[in-house]
Amino acid sequence: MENWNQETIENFRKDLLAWYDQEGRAHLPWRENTDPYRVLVSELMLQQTRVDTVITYFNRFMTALPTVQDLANAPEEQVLKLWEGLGYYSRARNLHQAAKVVVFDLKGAWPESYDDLLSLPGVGPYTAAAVASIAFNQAVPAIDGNFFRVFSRLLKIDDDIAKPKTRRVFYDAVAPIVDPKRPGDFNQAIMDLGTSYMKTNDPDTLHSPVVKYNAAFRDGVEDQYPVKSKKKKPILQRFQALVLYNEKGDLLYEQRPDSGLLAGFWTLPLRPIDSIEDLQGEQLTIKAVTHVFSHRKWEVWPVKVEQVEKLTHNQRFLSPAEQEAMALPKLQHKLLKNLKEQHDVSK
DNA sequence: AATTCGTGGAC
DNA sequence: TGTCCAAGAAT
Repeated sequence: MENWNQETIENFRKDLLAWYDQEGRAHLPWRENTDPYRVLVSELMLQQTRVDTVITYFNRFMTALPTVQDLANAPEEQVLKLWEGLGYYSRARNLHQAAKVVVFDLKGAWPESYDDLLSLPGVGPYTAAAVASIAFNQAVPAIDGNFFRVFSRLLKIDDDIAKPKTRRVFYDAVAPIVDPKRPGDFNQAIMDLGTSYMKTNDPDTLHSPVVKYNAAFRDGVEDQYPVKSKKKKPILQRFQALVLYNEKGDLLYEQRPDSGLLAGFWTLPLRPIDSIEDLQGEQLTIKAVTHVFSHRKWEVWPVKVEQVEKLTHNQRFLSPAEQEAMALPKLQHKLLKNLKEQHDVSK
């Protein structure tokens, strides 16, 4: 691992921020100002999610709920509807809870330190540092995937970035490098660098504004960084999805448990099966509806049924208007599309 | 510490 | 089609 002296650190800050001021992504909507609410919303949305995907969601969210008071007073259904399709829905519920803490518990007084921000729901080490540095000018490194990638190459840090304890190694190495005068810009400059010249695949390190500080590039081993162990591939699970309309043409839905995958969302009733042989009812499609989550791959077979037992407390018939008004997970949208196509074919 | 939590894009 | 990934947090 490289160890920079004070002069190198100061030169690095200067070169990095000069580039950021010229070529940074100043146009990103959440960089319009440093209102902590805007920063928090953007950071929660950006967790494990691409910038291009977030932009539309962010603008729509801020138009609907422009202040932390608006969010704190909003019904959860509205928050989830605004989040629909973005995934990792606990982020939306945590953001909602965080807004309630700020508005109702803290009377609108934002926590400004890293440690205090860390206590908000949905705010972990990265997000706390991002908000503290961007909105409150605290000099802490916001260690995300970009940060790991950029500094693993610059400093030749060999620790596996998939391991939790590696965060401390990077923190210790880079905390002295963060610019105390412009910590928020420093962190955001690292992100911009990590998605441009120092991106994951096919980087253009030679033309990077900080190429002369890049030890891995200097030694011709850039492709070895960052060190990252691989994750396991999704496990296949099969289900049959019960399709039942009532006399009004409303469709039977079932609410999922309040914890686990797609917690609390409404979908067609899903029943696990071992194989297609186990389908009970009229098979509606030749091909299954498949959906891949981060750790599960679902194969879902829609099956028309004549009735169900007496409706359980978590089952309801929903009209098209009701379905449209509520937040539905991507899987359910795929199932609806599939049903519509079957209907159109049979006509 | 290792798993669990969505989705869409790139290759 | 499969694989990996992209501004992580909670458990």
